[in-house]
Amino acid sequence: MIPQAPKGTDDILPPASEGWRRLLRGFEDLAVRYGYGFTMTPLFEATELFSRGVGVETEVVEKQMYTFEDKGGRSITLRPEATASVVRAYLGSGTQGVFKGYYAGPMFRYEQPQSGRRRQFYQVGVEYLAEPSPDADVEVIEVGYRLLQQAGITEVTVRLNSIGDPADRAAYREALVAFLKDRADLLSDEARSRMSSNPLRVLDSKADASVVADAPAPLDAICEAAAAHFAGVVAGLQRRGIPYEISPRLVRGLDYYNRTVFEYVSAAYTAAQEALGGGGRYDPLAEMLGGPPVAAVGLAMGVDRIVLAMPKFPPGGPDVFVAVADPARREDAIGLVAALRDAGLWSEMDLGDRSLKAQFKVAGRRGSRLVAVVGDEWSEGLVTVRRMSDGEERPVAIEEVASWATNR
RNA sequence: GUGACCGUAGCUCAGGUGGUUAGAGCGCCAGGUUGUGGCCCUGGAGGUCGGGGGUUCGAGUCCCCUCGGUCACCCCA
Repeated sequence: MIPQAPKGTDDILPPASEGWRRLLRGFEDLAVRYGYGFTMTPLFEATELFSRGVGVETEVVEKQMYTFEDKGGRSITLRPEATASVVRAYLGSGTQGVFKGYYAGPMFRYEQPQSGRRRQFYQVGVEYLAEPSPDADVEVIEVGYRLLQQAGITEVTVRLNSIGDPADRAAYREALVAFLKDRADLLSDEARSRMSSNPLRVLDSKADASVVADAPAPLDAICEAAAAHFAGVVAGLQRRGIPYEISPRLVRGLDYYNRTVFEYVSAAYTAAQEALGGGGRYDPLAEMLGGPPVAAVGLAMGVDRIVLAMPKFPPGGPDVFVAVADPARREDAIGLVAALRDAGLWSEMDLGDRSLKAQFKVAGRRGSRLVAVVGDEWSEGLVTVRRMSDGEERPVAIEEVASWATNR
């Protein structure tokens, strides 16, 4: 039997990979224009980074990590997300002050695969470090919004909430636990067990939605400073014309968040895993990792989901397909293809020994715009060029094929 | 981790109650056209019926296990 790709992983091949290519390219251009620098961190990290940074009580750390021991006896984990790594790298690099970085790459989470949820999945994201201004939150949210726009995804809205500062969360947590305790018999088993470990998570549980509907909201319990920050974010989004809706029940599954949390949804994408991206402010993270306090805000976009939601792109084709009419001219044809490529054109030929007819079939299937036939007329310095859309043909001087093709 | 459905050629699928050499369409390759695609015609290649075990004289078809897929829960990008 041929080995299969591991469960929950995907091979991304052409022509389907075209959407991925465009999205990744578009993201790089976008991030660079907003001033974020290319950032790469390891795909695997010491397990401790995630247990401390992401939080031991979170689902991600509790049961979704790919963790193994390496040959040196170290506990290693394939990264389930990139933010902790970027902050670790920042703290360890001696970098001072503001840092803006973007990243793109695969993440790993041991989960049951379904639509929009894979064991290896791709994220692109930005992190804006050492900038406490709510305008940094706004800029980060804007980057994600623009990415979705330029990917052709319509009806995008930003769901927005504030979960306050750590002290607010502690107080709120008590109030929420009290509320949940009164209704414990109505809750699902998971919700009950989560009451002690991570009660905020009960808020966005689908099974407990009706019970939680009139629970106190984090937004009502935040301190003055956090409320002012939130107001600043809202005002900024309005100024930037980014559509948002305040979602009092929105919380994030990772422990490091404070204040602003957000996610992107689109009416054009309606799988159960509906968030196309998400993020928030995570001022506590640097200290959780043992560093000095560093204000921070960032986002991660789910590339797999975005590609699912994107319009499909018709595959492109070669500008000039070179066909060999006389096998003795094969080397000349190879030379012509190389010359066309040097001239910046997409040029191909069939390297097998197929008949001219078969070569035309291949050319047609590949979506070639023009086919240049290398045959007897080569000795007169000519090739026959056929326009595939209407079949019109004409002789063209060999050295003029490139310029001729560029203008047609 | 839980549940439902599913797994036959490269792709989409047929294969009543188990019974001779497992089929179709599309795709692929070649030819019909001695230098030409998209339409048409002819021919061809291609399958350990996801894998393993069991029941049976006989299993693609029944049973068990396993791997994988899809969707949902959970959770998240």
